[in-house]
Formats: sequence, C-alpha cells, structure tokens
Amino acid sequence: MTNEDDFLKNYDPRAFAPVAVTADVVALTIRQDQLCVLLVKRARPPFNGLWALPGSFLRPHQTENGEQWESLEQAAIRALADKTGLSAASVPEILTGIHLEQLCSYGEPGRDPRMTVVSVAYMAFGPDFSEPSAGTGTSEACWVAVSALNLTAERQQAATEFPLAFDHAQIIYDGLERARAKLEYTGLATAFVKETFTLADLRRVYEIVWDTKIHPSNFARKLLSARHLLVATGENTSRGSVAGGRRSALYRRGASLVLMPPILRKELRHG
Amino acid sequence: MTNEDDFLKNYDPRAFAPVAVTADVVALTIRQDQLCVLLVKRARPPFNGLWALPGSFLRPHQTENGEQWESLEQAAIRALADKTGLSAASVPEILTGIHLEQLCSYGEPGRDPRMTVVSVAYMAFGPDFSEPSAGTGTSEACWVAVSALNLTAERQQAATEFPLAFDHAQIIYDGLERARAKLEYTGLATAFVKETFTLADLRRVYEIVWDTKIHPSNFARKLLSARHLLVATGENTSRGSVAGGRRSALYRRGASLVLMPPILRKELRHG
DNA sequence: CGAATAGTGTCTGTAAGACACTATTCC
DNA sequence: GGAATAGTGTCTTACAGACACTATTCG
Repeated sequence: MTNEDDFLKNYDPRAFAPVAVTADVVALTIRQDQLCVLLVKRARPPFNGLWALPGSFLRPHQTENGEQWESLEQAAIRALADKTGLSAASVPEILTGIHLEQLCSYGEPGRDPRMTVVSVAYMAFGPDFSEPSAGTGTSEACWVAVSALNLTAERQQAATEFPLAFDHAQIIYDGLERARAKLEYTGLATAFVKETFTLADLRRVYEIVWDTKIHPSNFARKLLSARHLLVATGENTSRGSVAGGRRSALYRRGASLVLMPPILRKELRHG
Repeated sequence: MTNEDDFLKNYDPRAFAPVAVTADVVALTIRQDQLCVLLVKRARPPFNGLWALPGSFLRPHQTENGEQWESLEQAAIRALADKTGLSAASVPEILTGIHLEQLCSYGEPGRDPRMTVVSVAYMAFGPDFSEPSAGTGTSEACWVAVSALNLTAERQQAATEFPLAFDHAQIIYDGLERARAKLEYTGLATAFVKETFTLADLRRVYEIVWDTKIHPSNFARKLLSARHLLVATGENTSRGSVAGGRRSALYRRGASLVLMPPILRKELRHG
C-alpha cells in the first residue's frame, strides 16, 4: 500500500475550508421535584449574556506521540467538567453513575454566526451532579427547571427568564423528547436515582418526567416483571416517610437495560 | 450589540485546527427478497479498492450572496445523488417517496487516516432507487445484500467479498439495528414499498428485515387497528399471484407514522 | 389510634397468537 | 378441480388497569 502511504504524506488537511465541531451536553437531573437541565450563562460573544448548554470545541491535545485528537465523547465529558467547575481529575468520578449517550447532530448553516459549526449533542442523566459553578467563558452555571424554559411545540421559546443561545432551545426540546421516550422501553429511570432506590423513587422519576400520575401497585408489578432490570438488595429503607408508612424494599440496577414489555404513556396509546 | 458585531468582524475561523465533517448515507432498499445497502467501491486512497457508504464532505457552495454552506442533510442528499450517478437536477425527484433521517455521528480519532473526520450518518429508505452507477472518486456502485457483508455482533466484518472502508461496518450495523427497531413502533415499512401497496407487501418487508415469518391475518389485524397509519384506496390489485389467489386490497400511507400498539419482535419479548 | 405508604390479591376488558373456515383467483 | 392467496371469525391466554384489602410505620 505504498500508494496509500504516498497519498497520506502529501495530504494537506488545511486545503479544506474550515468547519468546527462542538460537543454540547444536555445534562438532566431531578431536583426539588422538577426535571432540570444544566445551563451556563455566556460571558463572551456570540450571544453574550444568554444561556447555553455546556459545550466545547473538539480539539487536539498533546500526548507523548505528538498531537492526538479527542473523541466526541471525550469532548462532551470535558464540556461537562470544564463548564461546571469540576477539575479534569474528577472526570472519571463524575461519570460514575452518570449515563452518557449521543443525541443528535446539528449543522444548519448560520446556527453559529462565527462560522460553520456542527454540534454533536450528547445527553447526560444523573442522580445528583455536584453543584455547578461557572467555567471558562461563562459567568454562571446552574440547574434550570425545564418548565422555566417555556419551550413550545415548534422547538422554540416563549418569553422566559432564560433566553437560550444558538439553536439550543431546539436541542433541549429534542433531548427531552428522547428522555421521555426512553423511559417507556428502557431502564433509563434508574439513571436518575442513586445506586440503591425504592420503587417509589423510580415512580417519582416517571411522574416528573412525564408529568403524570402513575398507579403505584401496577407500576411495581410492571417493573418487577421485566427480567434482570431490577435486583432486590434484600434491604429495606431505614424508616418510612415523614407522614408514616411502611418501610420499602431497596433495589439496584440489574444487568438488563430494556423494559419489556414497555410502559406506554397514556397520551400516546392507540396512536 | 456592537460588541457582538466587533467580535464577529475580527473572528478568524482558520485559527482553529482543521476538522472535516462528512455526511454518509446508509441507503436501504429491498431487492430480490433481500435487504440491500448501497455501497460504492473507492477508486482513490485512503482505502483504495474497498467498499464504502456513499458520503461527501460538508462544503460551501456559491450563491448570489457569496459563500454559503450547505446543511448536513443537503450534503447527505448530494452524496446520494453524486455517488450514484444521478444528476443534481434529479435530487428533488429521488427524494420523492424516500425517507431520510439522521442516524448517528462518528468521530473516533484515527477513523480516517488523513485527518480528524466527524461523519454524520444518515439513513435513506426507499422502495426502488434508480440503478446506481459510479460517481466521482468511485469505480463502482451497487446494491449489496446486507447478509453478504458478514457483519458480526461486535460491529465488525468476518471474511467477505465486500470489505468495508473506515468504520463503515460499524455504521451499517447501527443503521440496520435502527431500521429493525423502527419497524416495531413506526410505519417505516411503508417507506420500502411503492405508493400503493398491499398488506402482503408490508408483511414481506417485516419478514425480510427481521428475517422471520409473520402470521398473515394477525399482522393485518394489527396494522389496520393502528389509527391513521394506513388508508384503504378502495382499489384491489389487478390480479392475484402467479400461483393463483384472491386479489388483495390496496393501501396508501396515512397521516400517522406511529404504529401503536407496536409489533414486538419475538426474540425481544419478555426482556 | 389515625394517616400515610408498601405491598398483595383479584376482577375485568382488551388484545395477541393460534387456527379453522370462507372467498377468490390463477392455472 | 386443485392449489394458492386474501380475508373473517373465534377461542385461549396474557396482561394492563382498577381497586379492594392487608401490612407497616410515623406522629
């Protein structure tokens, strides 16, 4: 393959017009009975002062073998770490118990006024990220209830306290749809709770993300009938709720991530 | 916002190290009772002589307002048109009745030996694309039965007549999974058949994509019970099959794209 | 004890899968 | 007529949703 070798030696990557790639993260968690997304307040143009998803340009870093590029997923993790004031050292730590997955890519011309930017959006689900604090290029970072974003069915925003930069309203909208859909047929809800949890904890996740009430006993029957989704620890909670009540059994994530048969949202049933 | 304006005026996009973005298309259709994917044979390095998905670098084109970049979707359509010998003029035409959707993005360092390349993969589903012919940079283009690719569960290839370039084995594997999954809960099967079709045509799509047998009458009951998925045209086929048989009713896609309740694949039922 | 929560048992309606049976149509 | 396909009717089983009832636990 000397042909291939010659070709590569003479290849000039800068012959192409520049495109930039970013990894943006839609991080979701549940706080105070509300579904919240992690946002940062931009401290520089473009969209200075508006709110945005934590994101980062895909970039090379130095290794002993010279310049080495990071993967999209690494860039997403770095965005989550940088912009929330977590040290790079704690990256493996914040990933413990945090579920990261790719959402979608966005590349409409003009979505970034600087140049053509393709953003690969990721989703992060977690029970409790550490308290955010502003990172480079941002003046603030906080968890914002998604209801406060006033997202419309057209994936835009109505008047809000948190105006979003770029096309991030659209990305967050898509991310929420993904999260709601995945609760139906996967064990994603377990990503929102701590390592051990009760069925009531899980039910609360569904009720908050879907904004519905769910019948407790049927819910328990359904989740426990899915094989290898939940594993009983044999332990119980140390006490009932403040208002009284029996102590409930504790569970842990099982080997399976699929919820079969699925729980279908009422509004979607019957097409 | 003069601050923003100043910032943009002085912004140099070439300050960033180069990344390239491509749109690659996993085009699927059914030919001769086989699920087939569109592949091109590369006629230049890298991976000269190996098979690849039709793809194209995201690039600017000239308009009356100067340089304007295309969207990811436009690049995907262009890849489908260019590399299959269809003229650019026929692009709207080939899109008639072809369903295009984004699959996933791939950006592992080293996946392209030339430079860092992020590929945004799209899926295209159609009843019958026009006959492919080699485009720029390719020596051949044809529909290859996915079974001939010998894809393994690890998203690699076993020995095959069609060795794939880059990480395209992985992309195709992911695309097939997506297609199989979407048959369960959407009307995607209608994208594989002509504008009017019989229930047997649809059933054949399921049987080929899932590689299973499906009970005809239960299948019909299921699809007809999904509201607004199919619309009876009132017409029948002009004749039965070669071997005899009653004439069957013809249907058209309805307004709905969701199949609710879903048809679950046997191997996935019960978790 | 009374209120609140966890968990079990049971009934009912819906629908999936299986299959028998009728209706056509080609050869 | 015989084979093949389209479409209908019905039986059985499984399970979702509803709800009554028991078991705990806190104040």
